[in-house]
Amino acid sequence: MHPPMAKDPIAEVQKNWQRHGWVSAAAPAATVTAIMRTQQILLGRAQEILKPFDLTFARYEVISLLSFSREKRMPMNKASQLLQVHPTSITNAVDRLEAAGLVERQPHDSDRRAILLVLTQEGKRIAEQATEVLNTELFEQTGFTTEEIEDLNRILANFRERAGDFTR
Amino acid sequence: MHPPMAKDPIAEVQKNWQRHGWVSAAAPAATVTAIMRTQQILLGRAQEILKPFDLTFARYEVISLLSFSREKRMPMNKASQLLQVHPTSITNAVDRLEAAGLVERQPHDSDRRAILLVLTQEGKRIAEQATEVLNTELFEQTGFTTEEIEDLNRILANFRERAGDFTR
DNA sequence: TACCAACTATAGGACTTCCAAGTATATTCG
DNA sequence: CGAATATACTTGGAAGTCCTATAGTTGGTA
Repeated sequence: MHPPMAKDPIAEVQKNWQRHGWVSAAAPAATVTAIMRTQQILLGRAQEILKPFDLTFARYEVISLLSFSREKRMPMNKASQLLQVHPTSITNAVDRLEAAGLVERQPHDSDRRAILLVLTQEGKRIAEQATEVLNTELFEQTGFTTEEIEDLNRILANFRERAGDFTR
Repeated sequence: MHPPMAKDPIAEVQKNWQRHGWVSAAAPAATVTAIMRTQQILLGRAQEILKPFDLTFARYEVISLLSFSREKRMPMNKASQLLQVHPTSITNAVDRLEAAGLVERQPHDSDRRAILLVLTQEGKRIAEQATEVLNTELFEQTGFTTEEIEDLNRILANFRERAGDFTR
């Protein structure tokens, strides 16, 4: 979108913060900005890779989740919890996945409020293919070293736990 | 949005990946997911804090950038580059900031294609207040340790450099 | 048993992001 | 100099996120 800049803009922001005397906030402010930017870059790469499958990352996450589940099916509220997004985001994604024939909505046996998401054959195929390509073109080439990945996974898991994502 | 879960859902995904034999992709896949989730949590906190100012984080970034600039003004394309977002995102944010009276569009002296963003007095006040609150309520309480912040800043700066954000 | 609180999914709305296309202005170069 | 190319911004559209409110179900309890 933009060519590389001469200086790291986030480092510049950190200097600004320090120059204004907000010493203790400067470094974490840079961290927050860097996390947001990193997410943007990774998401962009994923979307690019998924484009040939007519998938977005949000929709990929849904069919990937289903394809990993034992029964290839799952209630919507469980998908919402596992993917940690708002229930309406699942509704939105499923509307499109259903239109594309990758997923079906089926009634739940015992709870008439709930809806079961079921992966179609086509959905299973696409999920497996997309996972394959994401593995080789994104996850195996993130640009992080093995050590960095370990550090990130440890640090971010602690953060998410403290933020109330899960208990241990 | 959701109560804490019994297990870390991202760690579960990592196990799934390994169970399917994608050993080398498992850990980085967890990293990517963790970064996205962390961004979501931090963004949510920021939006919550900014709500009383009638600001979103995207709009805060624009007025914060202006308020740190020497002249309290800047061409739109420069703001787009520094914030590393698509030009249309700046247009969108500025439309709303202008409607709220925090920013004005002014013609550029020498380039009639360009538009100067100028912070109003009110915009300057709001930017300073919002920064103050974000500092105390978000950046000084991220939940990261000092060491984790150093690690993250180093690791993510390397990543962003390799991704072409800037050169050194 | 009858009621009420909690839960499941959806509709509608606000906001953000990106992309593609279009307009106007600058710049470069034959 | 004038044509071609590049740059700056806007418009319209697709998609995602979250929120609030609502309809239907469920399940505990008075």
